[in-house]
Amino acid sequence: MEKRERIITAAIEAFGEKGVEKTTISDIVKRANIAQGTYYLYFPSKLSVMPDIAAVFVDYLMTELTNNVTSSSFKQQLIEIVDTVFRTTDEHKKLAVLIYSGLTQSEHLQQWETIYAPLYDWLSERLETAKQAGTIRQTVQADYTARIIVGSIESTAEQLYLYNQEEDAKANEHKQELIQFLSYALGASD
Amino acid sequence: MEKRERIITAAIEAFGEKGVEKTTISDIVKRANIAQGTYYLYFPSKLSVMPDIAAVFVDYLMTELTNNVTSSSFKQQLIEIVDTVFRTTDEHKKLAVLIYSGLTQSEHLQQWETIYAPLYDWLSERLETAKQAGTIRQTVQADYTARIIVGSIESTAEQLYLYNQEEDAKANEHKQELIQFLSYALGASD
Amino acid sequence: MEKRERIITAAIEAFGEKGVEKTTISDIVKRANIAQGTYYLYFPSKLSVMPDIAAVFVDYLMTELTNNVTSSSFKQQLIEIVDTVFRTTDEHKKLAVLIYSGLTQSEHLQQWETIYAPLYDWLSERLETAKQAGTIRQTVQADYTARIIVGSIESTAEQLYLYNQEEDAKANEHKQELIQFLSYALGASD
Amino acid sequence: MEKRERIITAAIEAFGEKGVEKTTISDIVKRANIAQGTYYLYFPSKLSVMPDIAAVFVDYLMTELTNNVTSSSFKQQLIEIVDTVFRTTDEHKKLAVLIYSGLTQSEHLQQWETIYAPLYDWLSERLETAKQAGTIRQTVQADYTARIIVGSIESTAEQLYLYNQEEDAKANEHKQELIQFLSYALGASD
DNA sequence: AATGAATGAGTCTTCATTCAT
DNA sequence: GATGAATGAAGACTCATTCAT
Repeated sequence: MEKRERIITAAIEAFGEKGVEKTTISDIVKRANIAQGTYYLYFPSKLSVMPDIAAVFVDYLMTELTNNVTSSSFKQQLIEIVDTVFRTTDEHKKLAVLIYSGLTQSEHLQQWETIYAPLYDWLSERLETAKQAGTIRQTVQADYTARIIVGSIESTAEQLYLYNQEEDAKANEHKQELIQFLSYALGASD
Repeated sequence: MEKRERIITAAIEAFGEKGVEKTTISDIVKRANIAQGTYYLYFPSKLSVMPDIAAVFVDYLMTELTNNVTSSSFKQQLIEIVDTVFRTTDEHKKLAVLIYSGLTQSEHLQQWETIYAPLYDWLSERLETAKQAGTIRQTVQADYTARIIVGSIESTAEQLYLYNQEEDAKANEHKQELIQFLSYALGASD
Repeated sequence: MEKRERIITAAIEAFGEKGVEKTTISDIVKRANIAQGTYYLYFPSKLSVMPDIAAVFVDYLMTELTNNVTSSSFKQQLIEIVDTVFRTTDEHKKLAVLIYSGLTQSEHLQQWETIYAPLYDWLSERLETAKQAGTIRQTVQADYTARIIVGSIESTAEQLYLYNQEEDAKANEHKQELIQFLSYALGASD
Repeated sequence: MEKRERIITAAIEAFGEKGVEKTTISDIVKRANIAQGTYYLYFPSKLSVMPDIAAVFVDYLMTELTNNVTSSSFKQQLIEIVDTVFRTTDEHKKLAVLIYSGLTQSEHLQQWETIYAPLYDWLSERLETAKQAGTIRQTVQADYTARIIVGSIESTAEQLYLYNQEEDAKANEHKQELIQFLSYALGASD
């Protein structure tokens, strides 16, 4: 479905730039270069693209993680994970937040878990592996911890937006602190 | 400013129940028992109440923390902090999320730091005290760490909503995992 | 553009009956038998129909002038012109005034010249012809004079509204005085 | 009534700058430096200041005419009249038009004659005097002609606004043409 | 499947007017 | 007389959604 893709891409751009509330169907179809009515052949309402957008975002994040998190040392992996999430979140500017608020607004909130499932599963597996390798503490419960880690990284990523450009140094310190924080939290050894 | 208070309270209720997007000025003024035009004597637009709402939320959170975090042991304090934030967030249901998405939507995002400042400062001080007492690791940087902790707790609190009522046990495990996670992250000793 | 025509016609009727200020978009669309939103597909605001209305008015006036001003004697033409403008203005009641005040209110004032251009040009040509025929004074500058004449006739036409019905005789005297006034002004000979 | 004066002055300024429709009572009272409610102690509605404004305008015009039209030659007087009306109209920018449209909108239109009466009477008298002196044609009917002259001058004055600043020369030619036009119309001799 | 003109319910916002102080 | 906070009716304008082509 070429048209469907175009709608999703256009919606991502539009929501990202103007926010969910300010974006109109008209904005989306103009970007997608399709007619107003065509939108409704693929999605029944404005907010019903949200899950697809979120899926695209998570897909992208997963690809990036798979490609960039390659070290054998878990401590090193942690750094790579944080880096990748930060960069990805930064590229999609407001989008991450909007996905969450968009889902909230549309009672698709239950889909949150499903959408993030691949990410949680991937990280969970990594943690299990590290546990078995003895490079993190044995008391870590992989599934819950995966969720806590993702939450920490994302909330920190959002906070980093608030630093203006002259405060790059601060942003970096904040990030290093997060990495150390997570290392200790997991009892990670080299 | 009795009217102003009534508007803020009404807006909190309305946004909390129907979400920001679905709430109309008309909903707010009906609850506040004032005329439509009166709203505009105090706030220039729908979204401009958001910072005031956020301030109320943080005020409330601060009061709760001050009253409930009383232990002398830092490890115990951590448990009390998590408990309090969880409970407070739970009481205000969607509000916490809405504040963030509301601020995002309205270009008041810059105020985020200012609004949360009291909370960050309070936690930062606690961390300093614990550092001096030698009950957490000496490498903790209090200000950044305070932000990371708040982020972790809030993002976890939000995830807990997604468990339905039969999964109380899971929710509790998730919470315990967070507490342990934070303890290790801070290198907290008794 | 059938819809566009209907909007203009409806606006003429509505403005003519209730005045610009008292007329609502809702009044216009009801008369035009279209939906509220349709109006905005053709005109961006209430006042932006004004130039189109004025054009219709001038078109009509031009048709009437072309059909009714047929004498070969210029002095006779003058009478026909005054008669035609008076009658046309009378038929459109308040409209002529409203056009001017409407344009004034809406910063479309600059379009005034453009809209009246056909009328000025037409009269200007007549004056030139008469000059060459030697039936009016040679010092007349056709373009400026055309504007002055139109102004005189219209302002007098407006004043005639103020006579009530018993004062028909007065109205007629006033009109005759205008014709004589213009004749002398132009140095018109038979 | 000092307050009353202040309201009228403020209304003249406000209407002149923003137009009748766009001007709010709030604009007027701010300029007048009085409270919102005070307005209603002096005038029952927004449009009910219009007659007072018109009276001020005509008063001013009369004063100017009385002071500036002093020649003994009627032809010279004509020049002075045109000059004075042009200057006065120019000083009050949009006001002259707004008065008329304002009166139209408010069904005070009948007062038009009354308000302009002093001006018509004054000019009428001048015409009579000139007739008796034999410096204008004997067939002039002073009262109607006074109205026609005022109409011509005012409509021309309004048209002069439409010339932009580089067209000063044209504006002057247009004005000279009007003076000549009126001279001939009246059969004025030196 | 695709179009895009048309729809009209719904919302924000304005502002003349009132009235308790 | 004076105030100005409060009112709420009224209107401009938007935009998700439909449907004839």
